[in-house]
Amino acid sequence: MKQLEKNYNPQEIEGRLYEKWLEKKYFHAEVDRSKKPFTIVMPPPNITGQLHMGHALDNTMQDILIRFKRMQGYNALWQPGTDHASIATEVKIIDQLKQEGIDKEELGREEFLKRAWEWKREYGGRIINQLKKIGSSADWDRERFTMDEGCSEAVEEVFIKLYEKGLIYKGSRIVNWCPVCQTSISDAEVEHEEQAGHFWHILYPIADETGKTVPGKFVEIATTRPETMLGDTAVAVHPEDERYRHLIGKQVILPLVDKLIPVIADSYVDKEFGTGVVKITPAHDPNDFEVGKRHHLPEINIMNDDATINGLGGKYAGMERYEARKAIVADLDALGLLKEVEDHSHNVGTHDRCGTTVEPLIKQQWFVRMDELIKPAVEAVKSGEIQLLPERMDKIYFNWTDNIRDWCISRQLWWGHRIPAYYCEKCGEMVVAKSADAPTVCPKCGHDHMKQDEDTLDTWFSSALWPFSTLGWPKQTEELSYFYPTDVLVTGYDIIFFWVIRMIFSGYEQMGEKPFKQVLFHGLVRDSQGRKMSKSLGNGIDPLEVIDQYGADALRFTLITGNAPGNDMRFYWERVEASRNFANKVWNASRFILMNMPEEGIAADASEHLTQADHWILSKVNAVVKEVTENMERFELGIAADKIYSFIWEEFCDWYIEMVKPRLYGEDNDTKQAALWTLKTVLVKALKLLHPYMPFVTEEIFCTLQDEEESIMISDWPVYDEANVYTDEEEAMEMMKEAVRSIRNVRTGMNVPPSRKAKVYVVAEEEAVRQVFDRSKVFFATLGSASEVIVQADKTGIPEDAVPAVIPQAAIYMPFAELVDIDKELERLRREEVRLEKEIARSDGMLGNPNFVNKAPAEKIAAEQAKREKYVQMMAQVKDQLSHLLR
RNA sequence: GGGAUCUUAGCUCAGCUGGGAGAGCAUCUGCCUUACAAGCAGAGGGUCAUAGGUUCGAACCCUAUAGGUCCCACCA
Repeated sequence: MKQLEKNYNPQEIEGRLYEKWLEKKYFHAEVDRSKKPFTIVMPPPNITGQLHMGHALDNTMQDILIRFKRMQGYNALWQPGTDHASIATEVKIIDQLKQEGIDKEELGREEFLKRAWEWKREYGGRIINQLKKIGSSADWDRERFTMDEGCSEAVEEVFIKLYEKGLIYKGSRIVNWCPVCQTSISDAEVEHEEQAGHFWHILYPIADETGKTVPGKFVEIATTRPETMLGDTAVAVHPEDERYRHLIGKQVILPLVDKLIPVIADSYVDKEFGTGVVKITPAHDPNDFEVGKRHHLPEINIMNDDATINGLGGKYAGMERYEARKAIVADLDALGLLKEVEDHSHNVGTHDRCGTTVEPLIKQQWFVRMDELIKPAVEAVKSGEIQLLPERMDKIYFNWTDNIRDWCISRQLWWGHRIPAYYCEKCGEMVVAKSADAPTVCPKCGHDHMKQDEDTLDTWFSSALWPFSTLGWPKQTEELSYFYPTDVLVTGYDIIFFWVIRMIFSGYEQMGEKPFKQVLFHGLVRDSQGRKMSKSLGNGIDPLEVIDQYGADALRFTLITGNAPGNDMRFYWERVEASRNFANKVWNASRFILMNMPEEGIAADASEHLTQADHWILSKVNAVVKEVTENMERFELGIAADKIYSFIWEEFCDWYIEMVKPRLYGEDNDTKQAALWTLKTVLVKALKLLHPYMPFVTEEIFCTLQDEEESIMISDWPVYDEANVYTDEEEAMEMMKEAVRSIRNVRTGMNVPPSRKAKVYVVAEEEAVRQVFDRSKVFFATLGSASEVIVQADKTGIPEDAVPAVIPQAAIYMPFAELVDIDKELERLRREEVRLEKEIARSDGMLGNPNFVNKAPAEKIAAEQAKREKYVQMMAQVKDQLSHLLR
């Protein structure tokens, strides 16, 4: 018989077992039509990424599900890969170049991309290796990359299809511009943050018909961004605002610029807010842009791409935007046109990646038209075709889809999928085509210089295709038809807009079918104070460090327990320690069982000699199998884990193993065999249930325990079996546990050390109860620190001074009154008396309430009556004992 | 401005469709009982945020209030 090491040492076993799994190709799934598929696509981590707690949680959940389904007999595919992460990577490369004193533009696009690919080769696999550390059983043979050949082909295919359907268009629109990253970004990438600012009240002089100022006549405008006035092309009031009605159609003079601009009426203006007059800057504000379109106003872009004022800004040209703001305010003040400066806090859009305040700018960009595309995605969630879990995510989802705007997909970056549009350098004709069919000659004018669009696509454009591009689309592969749609997507709620929604509409548009059936959202892992883990705060905890110290199993278990689905959780080292202790417990319990296994092994079937304790634990584990399976099927991973934990630790270790020890050490081989058989049977089931959560310890133990099976991860998931339901034995053992507890209670109450054994008398009128005690004598004495157990129908022969313990079915006496503190025992009994009185009163209250008796379900009433009866019985015993002691 | 979510033991959190408040950690008391001191056996500790309502019965459902967290949003 192989044995386990004395000490549980996760560091030693984890690497070794993972290697074995890889070698045996257990993670690999092939199309096999005889089996049902179960598929999860892994959210592709960025190649720039380092494993953080979010990844650890995300991947642990997926691994649990995939291991569970694999054991259930599904053909389980966990499809992994990485994301090229355009901005993040590009920034990294630029930094790297900077350190070498190289400028990106000077280096040129081609060389830059070479560097990026090099970088990818060098570091792109790092996070994958880290994912392996936590035990992820993804099919690494199928690892993909958003910019690999197939995924790139998918991107072009989708782009062209959408373009041809008119769903992708190029247009001059106001976009969110990041002046630091020098690229446009989508709405989803803008984070709004409340900032303290000012409201500058500026006076715009009113002009008469000849365009001259009228002395003393002004309109007062309140703005938070005075610098944009350089690009004002109108002033707007509400059409029904009596105060300003007379101004509509007139002109005002734009200060500093000295230009006449019209006063227009537009219901966009809120009469109540500010002064009721709004300056309109179509080129630098999305609302003003709309107003400008309605009124055919000119759009004057006054900024360069780095947010400095451009040549149209007159004397302010070249100034950085905030510098210009200061100068403009000062100049207005000098002219007497600054009426007031008010404190004002408002929301500013910032780039989620770098925190820079976003500058709305008009740019030629590519957009995906969303209004039609989004429809099936909305319908899918509405009808339940796709289920979001927890359910409340629906609202967040609909909030976004209901207010959806066209998706700006072009980025002024080099690292990414280049937009497959080509322009004739002579006539400007545009051709959209796959790179394989890139036009060399202009179809319109025949000129032979065609230039590809400089922009690349939003990173999320390729991730949106991930569920099918990874399975081979646009090729109609076997994989695609077999594994698609995937089953469940596991991801954080923070990327619902970026990713989840986009995968859903892309799935319907390209595949005509949903990309997954369910989406399981999890929350964020925060630090122990509830703060987001972040680099800048330095409060991040490295999962790899946790694994080094406590093992991957402990980390996994920690991340999955003590938290409701979709909620954020706090990370505590204490909890990891507790999880490690659990792994250690499992280890030691298994070690104990192995130590007792005879060299020649045990009988294959010991059912003939099973005791009621054996039946009890078999019945228990059977029930746990049922519950855990059900919980896991509902994705209640934390609840399932709790159940496995308490079953193993409390029922199996603290009770069953202790019950069985006398038999293991005894002479009777039959009962010993039965005990060993039960121990092994129950342990194996429990290990299987635990395996998805703690893959490493369970595997190590499983392989040691039974040489014939090669891995627990490909063993069969335990199945609930009616034949293993032993209701009577369960009841009997519950009674025995209560009896043991009551004895222990009395003993600790009287400070009796466990080493001091005492005789135990059990008095029960019922024959059946006596039989249970008789049959349980083997362990009852051990657990109750008894020197001898005597079961009888009455109190004959029990010493006068025996101390009683109480359970509903029997009275228990221990004759060692001379050793104990009678006062303490009296006190305990009186407390018990009070407690029982309360319970009986509570029952009487309920049962005496005609409303309850008439309206509550019959079973509830019966249950209540049974409880009352039990308490009354116990009360009688307590009273009896009290009078006995007091005599 | 709209919405979500939370408020339960000293701490962190569970508590599924409403039927007697749970876990882990921490605390206290005993135990080195030959699997485990990373352990064993016990104990204490909660007007389930507040106020109403529905119900025979509410931590759970409804309404309001207070506080916290988060998301969304074109009041310049």
